[in-house]
Amino acid sequence: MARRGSYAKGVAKREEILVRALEVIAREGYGGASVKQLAEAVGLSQAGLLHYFESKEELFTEILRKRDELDSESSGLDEATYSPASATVDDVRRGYVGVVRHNADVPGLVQLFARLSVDAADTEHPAHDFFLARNAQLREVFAATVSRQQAVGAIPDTVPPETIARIFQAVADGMQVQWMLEPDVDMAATVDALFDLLTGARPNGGARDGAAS
Amino acid sequence: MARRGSYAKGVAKREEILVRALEVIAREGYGGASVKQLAEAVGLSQAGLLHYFESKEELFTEILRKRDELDSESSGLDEATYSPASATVDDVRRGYVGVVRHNADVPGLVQLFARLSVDAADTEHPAHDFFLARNAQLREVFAATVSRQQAVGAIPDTVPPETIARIFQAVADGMQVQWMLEPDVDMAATVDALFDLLTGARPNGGARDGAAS
DNA sequence: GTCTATAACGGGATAGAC
DNA sequence: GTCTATCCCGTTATAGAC
Repeated sequence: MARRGSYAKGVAKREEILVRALEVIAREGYGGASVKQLAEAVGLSQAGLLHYFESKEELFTEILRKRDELDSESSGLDEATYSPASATVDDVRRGYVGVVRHNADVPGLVQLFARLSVDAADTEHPAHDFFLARNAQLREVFAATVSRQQAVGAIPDTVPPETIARIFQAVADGMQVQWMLEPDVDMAATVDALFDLLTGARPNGGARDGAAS
Repeated sequence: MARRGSYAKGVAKREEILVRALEVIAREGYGGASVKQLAEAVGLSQAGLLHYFESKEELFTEILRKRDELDSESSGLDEATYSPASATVDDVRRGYVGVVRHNADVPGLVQLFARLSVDAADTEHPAHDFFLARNAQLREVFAATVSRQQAVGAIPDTVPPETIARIFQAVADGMQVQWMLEPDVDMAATVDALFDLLTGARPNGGARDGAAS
């Protein structure tokens, strides 16, 4: 892909910037930060940072994209290995709840995500297509497993898998908003409870979190 | 409450401004509008508008507050009459789904609401307490009905009513985000489907919306 | 490749005329 | 009570030195 050394170096630097930005935002939070603030936190001047990105909006979009990239690497699952046909409801539950629980450790990223989610409603926003694709992809794998589990009778089939996927996505997003407003709220436990409602039962021997409210 | 004529007039004008602002935003949308834009849409200069409000943030917070006020009036229910002890699951379902469906008619307000929801995570934001109180109150009446219906066996009691209320609030908020991104999504139908999951059955003879996805 | 400097802009808030 | 005018600030984006 990268044909010239200088170009490849630029790309590498770009990646490095994104990783650093992720660390900073996760650790120190994101309060509608300006490019300048982020630049300094990352060890560059404002102009130096924008040298690598078209605009502020594109910069922050790329940060979220990089987050996804790192998350899917660290969890050791890419699209090929994720959600095998043998996945049970409990497998999906563990994965989904785990992701949500992890989010509580990176408040700044959650805030950036939430902010960009609403800004990206504008079709012209650089993150618009990113969110469309990301959401669709997440719902897709989720719905696929739900569908198989419905066929097996582990989940009621009164609601189509795609709709169930939308509901879970909405709960994940919506709980983030509640949690930003009230940090004591247990996002993961609440999502876990939704699985209870879905299956009509507790997970097999799964340890329970504390109360959700 | 209002003791002097001039003061009462100021308050009246303030109300009038808020109502006008609501109409404009509901009709023409809200694209992160500036005070100036809103002022002109409302027939005042920027300074003239700010004469009635402490700041931009307070202004937009009051707009949402007024929205709630008008909505609860127009639906003819205040806290005293709402959610009587005799309310069935279907009553709550109809009300809740109706509210969500109504939101699809006022995209600008949904966007303003979503935007302020994330800004209000900051404890210093004027809307912070507003959202805390509003959310708590909505969940409270919802949870009360859920609790009664659990006692009657109409709803599984494996999940505490407060948690169920949080889930429904999260879905309502989260579906707004999905809908802003993809206006073809049917928010109301999806929430309706969640009621299906909750009750494990279709509403009694209730007409169904189209597919949720 | 990265910086300093600055342009170009728009925002919210305020002073003061009327 | 409402307007015009303006201030002052922070922002993003760009130009140009090094």
